[in-house]
Amino acid sequence: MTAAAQRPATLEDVARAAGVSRSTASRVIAGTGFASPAARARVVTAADQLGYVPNPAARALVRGGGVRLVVAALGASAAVLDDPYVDRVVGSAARVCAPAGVGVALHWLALGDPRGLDQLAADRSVCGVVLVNTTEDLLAAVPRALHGRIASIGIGSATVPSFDVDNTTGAGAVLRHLYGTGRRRIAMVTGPRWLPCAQRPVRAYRHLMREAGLPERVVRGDFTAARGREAAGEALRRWPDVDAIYAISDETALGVIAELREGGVRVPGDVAVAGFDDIPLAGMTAPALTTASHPVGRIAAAAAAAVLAGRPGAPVTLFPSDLVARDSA
Amino acid sequence: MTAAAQRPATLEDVARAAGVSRSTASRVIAGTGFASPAARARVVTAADQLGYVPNPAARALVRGGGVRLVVAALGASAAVLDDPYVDRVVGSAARVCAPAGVGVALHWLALGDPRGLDQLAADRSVCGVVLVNTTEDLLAAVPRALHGRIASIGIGSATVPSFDVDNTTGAGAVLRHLYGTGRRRIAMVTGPRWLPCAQRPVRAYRHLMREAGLPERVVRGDFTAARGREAAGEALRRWPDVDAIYAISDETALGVIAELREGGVRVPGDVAVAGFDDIPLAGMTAPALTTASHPVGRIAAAAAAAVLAGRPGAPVTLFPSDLVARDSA
DNA sequence: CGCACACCTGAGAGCGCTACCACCACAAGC
DNA sequence: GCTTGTGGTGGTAGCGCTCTCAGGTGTGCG
Repeated sequence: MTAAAQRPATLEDVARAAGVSRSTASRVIAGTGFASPAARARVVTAADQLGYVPNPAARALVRGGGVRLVVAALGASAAVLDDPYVDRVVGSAARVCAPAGVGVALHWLALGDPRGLDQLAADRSVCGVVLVNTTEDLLAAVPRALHGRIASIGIGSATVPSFDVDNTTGAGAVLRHLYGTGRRRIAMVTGPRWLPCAQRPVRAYRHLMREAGLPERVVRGDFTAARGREAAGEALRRWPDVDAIYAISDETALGVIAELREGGVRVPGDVAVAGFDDIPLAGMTAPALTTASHPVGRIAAAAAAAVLAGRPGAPVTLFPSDLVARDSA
Repeated sequence: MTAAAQRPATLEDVARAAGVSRSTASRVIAGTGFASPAARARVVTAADQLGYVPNPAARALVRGGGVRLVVAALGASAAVLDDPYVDRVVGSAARVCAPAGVGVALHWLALGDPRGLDQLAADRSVCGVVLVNTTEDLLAAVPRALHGRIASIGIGSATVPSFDVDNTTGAGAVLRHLYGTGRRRIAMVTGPRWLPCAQRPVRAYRHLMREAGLPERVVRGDFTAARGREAAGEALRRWPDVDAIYAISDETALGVIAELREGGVRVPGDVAVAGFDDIPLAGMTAPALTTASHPVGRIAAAAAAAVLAGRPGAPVTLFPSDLVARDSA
């Protein structure tokens, strides 16, 4: 009958309708403790008829658990809040949290403000925190009260488990592909300096270049396409003989390509360009972008699930990144 | 001193520390009712010292308000949950809700299941609902209990306020641009048939074509780039003389361009292509995409804010869409 | 002086739920 | 018979907060 009750039904209503006590009804609904098959059936049908939905707020109040999982994004300015990457993390977290009756909130952590996490730790409605754009400073400022219910997308620490793409091997695969197709003067457009997880591919790049005896050529970027354009110009000016550019993100790579082609440089004829992320559009551009996959959604979901479960799990969980060779390199 | 208390402070703790009753402390914290300046000051400093943060769950329990705003996305399959558009809506809603201590949850509504909204209505932890991908069926199934705390991104009804981009004028601007640059055989790649808000630009297209005495050429799409490719092939087969393709989304447009160029068709030389949304990458592709802006974030934020405020507001709020003329058309 | 009318305060109920504990059956074992 | 379970049940105490209500104080006015 799904009575769309004017005033939502409470557990009390269900218990009365089923002819049992509130305790028994609670046990059946929560699936904890004993209940005879007969009682169970009566409670279930009563709940169904009344359209009963438990109130997570009340449940959280007594159980002590929170009702919100906070995605805490660090950033130099509120601009991070417009970041589509952050949106994807929030969306993925929301998918994971919804079945548990847990909502997701987005919280901006100013770059130099260690008190932000204290506030989150003191908020009893917060069941856990997922850190985005994590820095060492931030990890050091994680209050003890958050241990066991915090995870980081990016770098982690002894107390904060880390979930990230394996961009060391991802970068390796891309760079080896570049090398394998004859490129020898490979430049890299990096992410912002303050973001540690953006340093990993840079380290991989430097390591591989050194190993292969190739020159290291680094231009600072920031994940955006606009910065990619500028970086491409800069790279061309500083190293006119560059024959490949590896960008930290697909957006950046697309910016690089746009700038290159506008300057009459052929891609991949003169300069090969590779990105990272494998965004849906990567296969649709001209030339189709060579890149490596970055399962943002799965990473965020795993981090959220770990926080929700309350068990720290492995200190570091790396998600594989696969080379997607298309036309741009 | 921001004591990062092991066990978060409660209002009781604050009251004791300030030497007042729980009632007075509550009044000061909630900013409601009378309180002498002296008492107020003592409570405020005590709360500060203890790092007190009110518990939204407890507050919601007694006040009757919810702790979650639900973004309810309708879709033919769970695939909608991977939709980056939905992610953006969730992210924007999260930004708006966070200051109020409200979390955001994502809820998938199966296409033929009217009970989904009943469940949401009965859930006391839900303070409001933002509908995405709204259909007439869905609007008809909105339970009375949700009136006043539900909004729709897309089409609305007498009881459900609507927030959307003004894609009638957006489409108009794009089509007029196409016409103004000499195109006369303009095809359109639409969105899925079951999505009413995707019909608006189609209606605008048909209206304008009829008005200008031009043939109506419609191919069904679904917002994705992959479908854009197929649609382009189909359009070319059915109308070899087509000289412009207007796509429902930038992604689709990019798919169209990819297919066209692969088939040796020059863009915009032979066929002009225009999209809709003005995604960040639109200016970076080759050729740079002509499109119209679509302020998804602002729309979602407005819808969430309206729901949060609890006042229905204007029945329809349209956000302007501006033509962004680049190279593809 | 008494009374109204501010302003301010604390006791206490209760939001919906779970957890603990006491209790009741009935079965099996000494 | 008395224990000792084992499965099932209801009573009841809160979780942290808000809000009503009954009381305080102090002023101004008849």
